[in-house]
Amino acid sequence: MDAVPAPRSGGIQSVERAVAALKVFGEDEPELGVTELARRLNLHKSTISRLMATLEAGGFVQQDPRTGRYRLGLQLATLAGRALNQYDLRDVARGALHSLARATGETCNLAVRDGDDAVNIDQALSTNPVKHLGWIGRRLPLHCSAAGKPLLAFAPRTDIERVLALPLVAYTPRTVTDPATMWHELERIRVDGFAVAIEEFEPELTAAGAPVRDHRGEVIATVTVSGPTFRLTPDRLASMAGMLRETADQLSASLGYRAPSPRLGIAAVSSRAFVGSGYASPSLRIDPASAGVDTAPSRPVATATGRRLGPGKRGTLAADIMPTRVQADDRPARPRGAHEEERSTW
Amino acid sequence: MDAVPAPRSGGIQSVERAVAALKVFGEDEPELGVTELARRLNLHKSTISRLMATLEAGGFVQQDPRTGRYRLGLQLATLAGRALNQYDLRDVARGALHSLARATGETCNLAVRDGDDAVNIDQALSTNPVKHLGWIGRRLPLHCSAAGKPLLAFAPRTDIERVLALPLVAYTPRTVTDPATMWHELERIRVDGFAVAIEEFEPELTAAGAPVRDHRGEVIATVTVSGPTFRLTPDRLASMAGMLRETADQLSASLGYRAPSPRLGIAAVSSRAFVGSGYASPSLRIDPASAGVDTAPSRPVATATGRRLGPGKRGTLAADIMPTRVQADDRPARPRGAHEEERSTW
DNA sequence: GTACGCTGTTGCGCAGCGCGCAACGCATGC
DNA sequence: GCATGCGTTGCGCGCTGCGCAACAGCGTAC
Repeated sequence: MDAVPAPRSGGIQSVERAVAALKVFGEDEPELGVTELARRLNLHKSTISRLMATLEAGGFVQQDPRTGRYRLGLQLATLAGRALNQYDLRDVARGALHSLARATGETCNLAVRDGDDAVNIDQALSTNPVKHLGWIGRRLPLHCSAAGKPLLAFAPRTDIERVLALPLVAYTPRTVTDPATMWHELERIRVDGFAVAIEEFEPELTAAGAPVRDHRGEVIATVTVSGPTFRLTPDRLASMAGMLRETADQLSASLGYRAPSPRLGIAAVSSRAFVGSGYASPSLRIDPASAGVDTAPSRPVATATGRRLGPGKRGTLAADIMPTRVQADDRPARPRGAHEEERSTW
Repeated sequence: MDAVPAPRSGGIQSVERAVAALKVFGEDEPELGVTELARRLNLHKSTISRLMATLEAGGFVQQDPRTGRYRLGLQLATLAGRALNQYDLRDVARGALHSLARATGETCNLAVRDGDDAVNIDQALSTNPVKHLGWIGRRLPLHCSAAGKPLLAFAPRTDIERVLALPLVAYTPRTVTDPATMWHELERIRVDGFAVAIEEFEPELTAAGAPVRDHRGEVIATVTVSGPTFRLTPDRLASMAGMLRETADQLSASLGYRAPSPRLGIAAVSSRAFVGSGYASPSLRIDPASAGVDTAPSRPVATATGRRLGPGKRGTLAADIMPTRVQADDRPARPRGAHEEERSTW
């Protein structure tokens, strides 16, 4: 549980320590003293003291002048804003996300993959009074979240195998930890076009998610709807799944994804499921090359409510939505940092 | 414009460089190469290469595998979530903020002071279609933003003097750069209980802001309404100012602020304006000691629309809103980093 | 009142580590 | 195919960051 200083990795030592120190700050312990940090990082407290002083000068932490303890600083929020800002998908999705939130009455999120986590990059809050913590920046495991499972399901086969070979951490009694079971679950997700996670990561919390594809057909993001389990009953979940997939497909279309023969059978779906390169995260800008033909989009499902979502008539073609820069998104599947548990509430 | 490596400040050199490197990434240039970074920081490119490799391992930056260039990583968003999470004020304010956004139809923000900037820590999006960039984490100058001016106006006199002694950067032709003029403007803000900024920081953008006080009467945050100038006409601004102040006062009340004889004259207001310790940012948790008596709250103003805001019946007393931890918020007024321009869109 | 335990900070001096250098591999463009 | 740009990496010097221990401040226990 404690972050040991890492056994000699090639990086710059003091920067590695700075990063590790920042990551120690969690939701449970937003405020940490020098001694406490030193203990957790197995470093001398003088080292931490100097490190914190430097980070404070940069605005990455703030020191409580009374207690002398440190907490994370708002400069992180400023940089995070710029980091999130890169995802033009957010601009495209915002309208649809809010429409979905309004239609369902539940909180909706947009998530991408970052390393071996899903990370929420935008959200539309529930209109329902039950506040459940904000989530932008929150990291969710790939194997037990509605945001993560679609990202994993449509990843390259080798990547799925790698992830399923890792220990599937059980966060609740309902977390699926058996790789074989998870494999079938992922297959179901590829067929159905959406995922459900009922208290698999957090007790009392249920969510559904559907994949968003770019113009090449690669799954680059997930749209999710989440709320308290008591409110997201199975039938409501089923009806929301339809809206969810409509929203996600509409986003995919905005990104230039042309659905390949939408009425293909399930067999065709399953056989074509593994295409593409994997990581969707680094940038969601469009790579003009290679028009994608991939798995079928969500096959039409009976939308219980029959409601259509908001206008969502945002950008029409990827080319004029996305800025000039050209960006690819395949990168080696390098495990990066363990999954961390926290609830960032914004 | 370029960030020189800083002339020997006591901190850890490589960490300082890491921080500086991260801050170089701006909205205008979200993606930077090693050579470019090296040039800007006056460092050898090998140094930057190693630095970036280390930061990437920590998830603070991502490297584009094709171009080799770097951009900010989502780990920053994760940490930022935790940083923002500390501000319990956000939870208290969220409902009121959304109500205000609904009532005005414009985007509303909640900002606190961080160093010599105001930083947005929460927002409620406009229902109007004109999307104007998201703002959480965005830094705004104290002297030319509706978020910043109230924070400055109610700061300790010495702090105001210090800030006004600094060069007041002109971002637009309408930015007030004369300290004497600004001094009177701040006085007006203390009297009126709200600030207005019409294209003083960004062209085409107008905003109004009102101060939020904690139980001691210290101004710890600003509620702002902002939108395109063409939509925020003077009379609309005037009517919104009333709602704005209602919302801010209501938040102050939620924080335990008891308005001291609200019908005091202007003279009394002005003479009592300088109290308190300054920095409102480190934490907005309640210090149970010392019930504050300070400047008068917004004096009643004719609310043109007469509309009341949403229910806003959140927490009732500070004690049960705020978590257990006790926190003070006075810290030396140390200038920290120049103001940076960017538009974080989330 | 005093002594203790705790906190975070700081001067000192050694040596470990991070830097600059230059060479390398690679992609792009003329 | 050379030229030019990029980002990365092995080497070795010497600066820098570390551990040590002493210090100052605070709250508490006796």
